[in-house]
Amino acid sequence: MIQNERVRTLNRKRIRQGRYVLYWMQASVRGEYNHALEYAIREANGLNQPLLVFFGITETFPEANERHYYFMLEGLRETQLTLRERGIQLVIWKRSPEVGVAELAKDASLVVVDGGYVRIQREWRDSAAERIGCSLVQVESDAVVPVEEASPKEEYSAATFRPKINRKLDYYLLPLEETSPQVDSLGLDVESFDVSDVEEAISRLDVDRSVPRVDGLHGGMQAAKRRLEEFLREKLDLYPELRNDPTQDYLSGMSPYLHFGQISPLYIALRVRDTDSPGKDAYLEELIVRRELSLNFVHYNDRYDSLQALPSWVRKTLGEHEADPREYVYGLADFEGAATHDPYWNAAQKEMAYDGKMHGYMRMYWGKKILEWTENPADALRIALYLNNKYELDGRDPNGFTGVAWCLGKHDRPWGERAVFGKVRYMSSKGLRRKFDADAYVRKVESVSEGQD
DNA sequence: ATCGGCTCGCGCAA
DNA sequence: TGCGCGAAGCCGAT
Repeated sequence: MIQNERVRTLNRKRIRQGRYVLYWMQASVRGEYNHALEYAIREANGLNQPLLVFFGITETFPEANERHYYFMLEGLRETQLTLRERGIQLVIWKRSPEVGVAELAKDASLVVVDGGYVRIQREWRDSAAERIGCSLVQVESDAVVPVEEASPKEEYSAATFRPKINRKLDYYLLPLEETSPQVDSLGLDVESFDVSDVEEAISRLDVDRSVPRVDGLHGGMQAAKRRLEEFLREKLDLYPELRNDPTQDYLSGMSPYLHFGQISPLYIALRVRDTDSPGKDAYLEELIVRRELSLNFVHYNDRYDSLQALPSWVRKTLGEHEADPREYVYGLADFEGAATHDPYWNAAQKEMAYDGKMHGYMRMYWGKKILEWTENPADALRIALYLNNKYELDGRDPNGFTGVAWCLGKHDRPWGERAVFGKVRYMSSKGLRRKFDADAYVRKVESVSEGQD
């Protein structure tokens, strides 16, 4: 089912007589469970034309490095093969996407695009909408509920957002049927950047090599599905009890795959819903309410990476405590080198640097302590976002921006006033020890990071 | 182990 | 206009 609300036009131009329909794959890099792809196939069939799919690689995506590119290329390679089996050609160009799509659109009847939420993706679509001479249609496949359908405005908290999005689930939690292309596009003669050997492909990209790929964690839908099935089979039942224990591995691990569009959130939601596990409500809360609240934040607040995005009570209270003496003050190098006085914080930083992901519970503690141990909240925000975006495989995701903002009070309520934090919620190492064996977490991270050094 | 207070603002009910 | 309640906590009292 492709609900009409998933589809909207981005310019006022017409469908014209071209040689093919073009699908600009921007955020949903997968050959299955992709509403934009299925919509484009149906349009192409209606025009009796082939469907060409385009993906543009830019070597200068802000804050991206080899770790991210490698994971992305693995997914891209698999997608190309999946599409080929469906008779669809995926063309990859080493060019900025909005330029590449405009070039290929010269011979297109219609261009379809999916869509990411962060600033640069939005700018690319705006730019492409002007450059392209035919109709440009966006189809939402990155959210279970399209952002503007879930809510018409920026939400104050999960509490205000939850009932709004939950009301829409019956309408949106429906499977997506596949359509077969009537006209094969494999014969179209278009050059493409070769990703069949990912190792070799990445060597031909001039990208930041300062952060290495994560050993043993591979991109692509097959890897995502294997991980998901293992989670459903072995972990979902205990998810409500163990998800906040970083010494355990009871999280789904879907966020890197979701970030790169390699698995559909709708597909995950349907797989989870169709179990009878006691953990399913807790998981769907995270996947839908919490994840899509982050899309709401980034979509409606274009200052999502700035202190301006925080509610007024937060800015007021942090301002009043800006001159408070800090017990510890660290700079970026101290944080990045995991060289604070706090073994728990250092372990969290190392986990992220080596594994490309930090346990969800530790992400909160990690961010709260950066706020506590920097000169001012502006420095804290800058440092937290820099490290998150550099080391997390799902860095630069709406979830990351929202998670860091939450540490500074976004989507939260005021709590007892104290130094530095003011009324923003505080977290302590004592709290960690109360909830789980924090020293066991440090040992766990050490054993992994020593193995990789 | 468990509870209440901390403190703001949204949104529903009246 | 009043009122209940909230994404992950902390802390002190019982």
